[in-house]
Amino acid sequence: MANPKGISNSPSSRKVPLNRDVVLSTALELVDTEGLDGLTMRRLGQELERDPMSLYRYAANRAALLDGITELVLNELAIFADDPDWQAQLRRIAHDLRLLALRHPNVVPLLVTRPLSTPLGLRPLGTLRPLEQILGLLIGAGFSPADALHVYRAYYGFLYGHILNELQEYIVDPEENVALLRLGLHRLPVTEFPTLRALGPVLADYDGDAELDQGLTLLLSGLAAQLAG
Amino acid sequence: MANPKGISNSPSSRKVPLNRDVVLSTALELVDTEGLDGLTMRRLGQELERDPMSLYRYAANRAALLDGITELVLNELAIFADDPDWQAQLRRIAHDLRLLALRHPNVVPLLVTRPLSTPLGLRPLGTLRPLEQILGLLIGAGFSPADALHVYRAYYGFLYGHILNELQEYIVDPEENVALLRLGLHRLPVTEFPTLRALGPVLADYDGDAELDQGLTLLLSGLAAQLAG
DNA sequence: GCCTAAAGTCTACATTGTAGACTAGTTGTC
DNA sequence: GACAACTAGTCTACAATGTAGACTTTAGGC
Repeated sequence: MANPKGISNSPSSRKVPLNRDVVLSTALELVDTEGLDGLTMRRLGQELERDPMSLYRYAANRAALLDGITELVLNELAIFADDPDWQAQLRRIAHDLRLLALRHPNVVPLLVTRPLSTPLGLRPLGTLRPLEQILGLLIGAGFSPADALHVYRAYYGFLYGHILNELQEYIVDPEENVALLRLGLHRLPVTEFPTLRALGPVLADYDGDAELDQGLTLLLSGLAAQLAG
Repeated sequence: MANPKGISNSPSSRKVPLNRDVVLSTALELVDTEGLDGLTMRRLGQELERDPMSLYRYAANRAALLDGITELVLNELAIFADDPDWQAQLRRIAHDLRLLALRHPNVVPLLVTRPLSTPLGLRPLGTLRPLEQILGLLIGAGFSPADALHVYRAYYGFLYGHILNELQEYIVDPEENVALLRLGLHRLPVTEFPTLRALGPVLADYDGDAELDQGLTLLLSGLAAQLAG
């Protein structure tokens, strides 16, 4: 938010030269602060002090821009494909991705949704890199390719599921969280939602990190055993 | 006058009387056949032979319409909360939901995405019912409320993750599937994506049902053990 | 027949993505 | 220096969308 209203630009700080990365990062900022709907071509153009049309030099259209954003975010994820301890590595990646998702909650719908409309082979390379690297990691650790794929699927499925789950209960201000939760639950018909209503307090304190970790332990050891036998 | 004016013998079919269910089901059909973007107020109005504006009697706005669709779809899911065999029940539900997702692939983004923008307590009741019922099932099977929530989260997280995973690789025509896959993989830079490219054939025959089932076995038995100890 | 409420329609408008033609600035070539 | 070729950016314009607000039509009850 270096330039909230647009006018604060001194003549010396001439317009930033544009390139794909600048465009995408600004777009990401915009999505982070104003949500997905806040990202319009016009708004982004204004943020960059350009005509909206100039953006089309750096992304074919809005959809491509969204793809670019997901790529950008996934690039923040570091994967060390040569780590011999695959379990530890997968565990670390999972926690990293979780934090990434919490840092960019508005991007998560993109992460989850964009691949649904693009066949695997045609996705932005940046989004395929984690897949490639994790497969490499697993195969490097001794798994057969087919087993590696199997492990990957179980792992990534679980991971994305957890993130979605957690984000559904996530609200920025923890105070407001409890309040909103109570308010919401109170609204539910008692006769039809007794359990849910009773669980209010338990719902309120949710340790996503711990829950993820437990799930991982269960999944990874299970997978290891399954594949050993 | 045997037909005062209501039915001014419009060319083809006389208008169906409107109500929320008709509107929502037609909307769902539209989403199924033409995708999410195909669902516009004007298009839906046309489908129902009404002015688009009349739809606002049955859904406050487009977002509410989407919520209604997710509710409609989730209503197709039967849950027997009094089944003493919780594992079998969860397993069956999972397979049912998977089939549901495959039957309405275009709705899956809604299923996953809508809850992210609505705090739990304010969601359409229909979308909370599965949660309530599964919690009931688990508590009925002897779990403490907190443990039930824990199990539910692991379970639903995994389930949604799997569905997303599978749908990412799902393409209607299996012939085209293989073709597109090959085509796409071939496009990938060899140096950067050796593993992925090599896995082409293995990727192509993916048995989502089996994979889901294995994952469930692992997860459920793991959870049972974890909670017993 | 009149009255009321519900159902449906018409018009109008602000916002959006983006096509297409154009301009200004930079660079390389002779 | 003249000029061509690019590259970056702008301007105008348009079709599509969601939806507000005022209106008209229909159905039932009295």
